[in-house]
Amino acid sequence: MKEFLRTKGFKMTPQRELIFRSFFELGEHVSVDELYDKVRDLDQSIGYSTVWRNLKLICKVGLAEEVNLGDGITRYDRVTKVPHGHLFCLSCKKLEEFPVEQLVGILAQTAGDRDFSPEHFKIEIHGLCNDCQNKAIDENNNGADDE
Amino acid sequence: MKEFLRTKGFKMTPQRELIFRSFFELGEHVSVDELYDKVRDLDQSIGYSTVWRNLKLICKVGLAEEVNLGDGITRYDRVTKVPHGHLFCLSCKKLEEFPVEQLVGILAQTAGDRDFSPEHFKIEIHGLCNDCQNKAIDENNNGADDE
DNA sequence: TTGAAAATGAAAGTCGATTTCATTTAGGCG
DNA sequence: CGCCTAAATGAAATCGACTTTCATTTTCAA
Ligand SMILES: [Mn+2]
Ligand SMILES: [Mn+2]
Ligand SMILES: [Zn+2]
Ligand SMILES: [Zn+2]
Repeated sequence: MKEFLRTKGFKMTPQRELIFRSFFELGEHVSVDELYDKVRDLDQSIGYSTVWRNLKLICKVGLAEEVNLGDGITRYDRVTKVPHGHLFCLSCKKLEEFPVEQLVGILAQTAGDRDFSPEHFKIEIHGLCNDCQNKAIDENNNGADDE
Repeated sequence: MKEFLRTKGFKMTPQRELIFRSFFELGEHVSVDELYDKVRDLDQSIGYSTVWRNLKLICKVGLAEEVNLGDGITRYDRVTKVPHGHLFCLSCKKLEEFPVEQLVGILAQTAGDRDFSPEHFKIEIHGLCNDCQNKAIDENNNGADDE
């Protein structure tokens, strides 16, 4: 990793090392705050902006990309070989992934037909995860139940 | 329209009337600022927050919905009978729509398989529109051309 | 070893979205 | 008609996630 960064003209620092490592340990869909919290547990002295800048760097060198789901929080997602879509629970904010090869094929076609040069496909299903559906049902059975 | 709102418990005001009318005249993908500018041309005295609140109201009563493309600007899109996806030009921010019946079918299947209750599908192609592709080519033929 | 370039941390700034609050207005009711 | 209350309005303040600034420290190639 140190070598990898150096060849791209970036330096390694203890903060950077800790931030990179923590990011990959956290896994998918990491927000700045989540990563900041984790990093803070390990080194009280690291600043928020350093975490933020390193997350940007991870993107710049192609190891992650920003995901914007419209809830005001930018998440950082490790780049994967195969493209994927997101199931986003509007209630608990849980994110699941699903394969989209077939869909991307269709979309590429659509773009081609319109002389549009696609850079990135965004395929999302917003709704309620199973847990939150059940939670909603439970609440109905207890809450302001009439007659 | 006045009746329509009244039955839902909202009042009609001159500001509201002007804002609603202007919104539907502007057409698709209207931002608060765009609508505010248009409304301002017709009535200097209307405040930004009134425009914003009425845009929210238009959504609440089901005549439009928010579209978030990740560029930091919320746009308001008239609801249409058939679902559509968006082609979003990263350079000039132009938006085009395309039909997504087939894709939505596949996505509904995906959601069903995972016990996820879909509320809304988001299908976007981000990239460069034809104009911006050509602009990029032009710049290459002039700019820092070597040899 | 050393010096230029890069990185860091704290604080300030940005900017769209949202809320607060004092005031005005709509419209149902008698 | 007036009256009264809930709703609406406009200005200004606030929010909150991000982004930048700036003084200082650190890395690392030469
Ligand atoms: Mn993902
Ligand atoms: Mn649209
Ligand atoms: Zn959930
Ligand atoms: Zn364009």
